[in-house]
Amino acid sequence: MRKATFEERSATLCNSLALRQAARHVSQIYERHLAAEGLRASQYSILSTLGRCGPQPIGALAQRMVMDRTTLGRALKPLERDGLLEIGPGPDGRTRSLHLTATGETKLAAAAGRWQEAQAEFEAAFGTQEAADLRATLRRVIAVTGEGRAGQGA
Amino acid sequence: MRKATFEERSATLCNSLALRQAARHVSQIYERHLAAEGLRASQYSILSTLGRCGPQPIGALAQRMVMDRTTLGRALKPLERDGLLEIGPGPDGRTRSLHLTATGETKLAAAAGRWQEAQAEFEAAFGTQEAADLRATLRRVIAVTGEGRAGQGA
DNA sequence: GCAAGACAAGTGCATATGCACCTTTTCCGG
DNA sequence: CCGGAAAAGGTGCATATGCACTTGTCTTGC
Repeated sequence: MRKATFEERSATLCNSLALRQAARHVSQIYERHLAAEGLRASQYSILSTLGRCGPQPIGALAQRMVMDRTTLGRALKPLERDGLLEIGPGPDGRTRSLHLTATGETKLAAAAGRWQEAQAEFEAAFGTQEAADLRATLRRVIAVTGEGRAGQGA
Repeated sequence: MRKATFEERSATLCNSLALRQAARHVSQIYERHLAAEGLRASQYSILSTLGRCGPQPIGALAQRMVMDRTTLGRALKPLERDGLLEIGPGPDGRTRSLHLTATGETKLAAAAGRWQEAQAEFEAAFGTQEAADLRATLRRVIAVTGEGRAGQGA
């Protein structure tokens, strides 16, 4: 076995820490651009997914967004408060149906431009192809970690 | 230009969202293992870095851990409360010196085993070499996003 | 020795994150 | 029809995250 390089000795060995650090940093770029529309990055992702996939219950959206049901449930509050989406009754007495309001659609359209700015800023620094490769890798990360404990969904 | 594949159309295009999703999922593995020692993943990373790099002020540790100074500052509270580290006065009247207590050292040693379990679980599913490659990629992500707005540090 | 600016840290606010536990509704077997 | 399991959400708690602003301390030029 060869000797460890300086990089290997000094750098983060923890996959979890490395991911969280990178996520924090990259998110800040998106937060900065989206702030112009008064949206957080996570809020944009919720509106965007809801706009793309149409009205659906909370659990379904949470699964689609690969996030915890309760986290999403609470994240909806500010969006509902600001009139961007509504939480109506679902076909079932248990379920609730999420849908964008007209205001939400407008905000989403405006924010999409900001998102593209952020996306462009990151990819200009990191590389467009490299970013696509990274996303593919991250999809695989989610796939392999999801199997072991699919829990609520799948 | 060729047509988009199904994967490309349905998958997350947002680098920020992809990173946060993956970070959440992977962190859960580490949280699950470290819970046996009563530590959160982020707490382990703090103790670990502090143990490896020795006593230092808050700002320095925050920079080293690629996290916000105020986030770290608050994260220290529970660790201090549980007697794992102490926040004493630094050489300077402004700075405060962080250092592990004996209890903290012991806890860190015990938690290290749990961390290895988590690391092994993830790498068994994702691949050891692939994980190393991913960490290298993430280091580059942090490097390129850090330049534009070094702000507090560098 | 002092005032201006730099520097380290703390605080208020708002949101993000997820586990354990609880309530309400269905659904299904008998 | 009833009783229990399953499904969908909600809540309490604890921590994570970071911006703007404040406070206290040092450094430096004069």
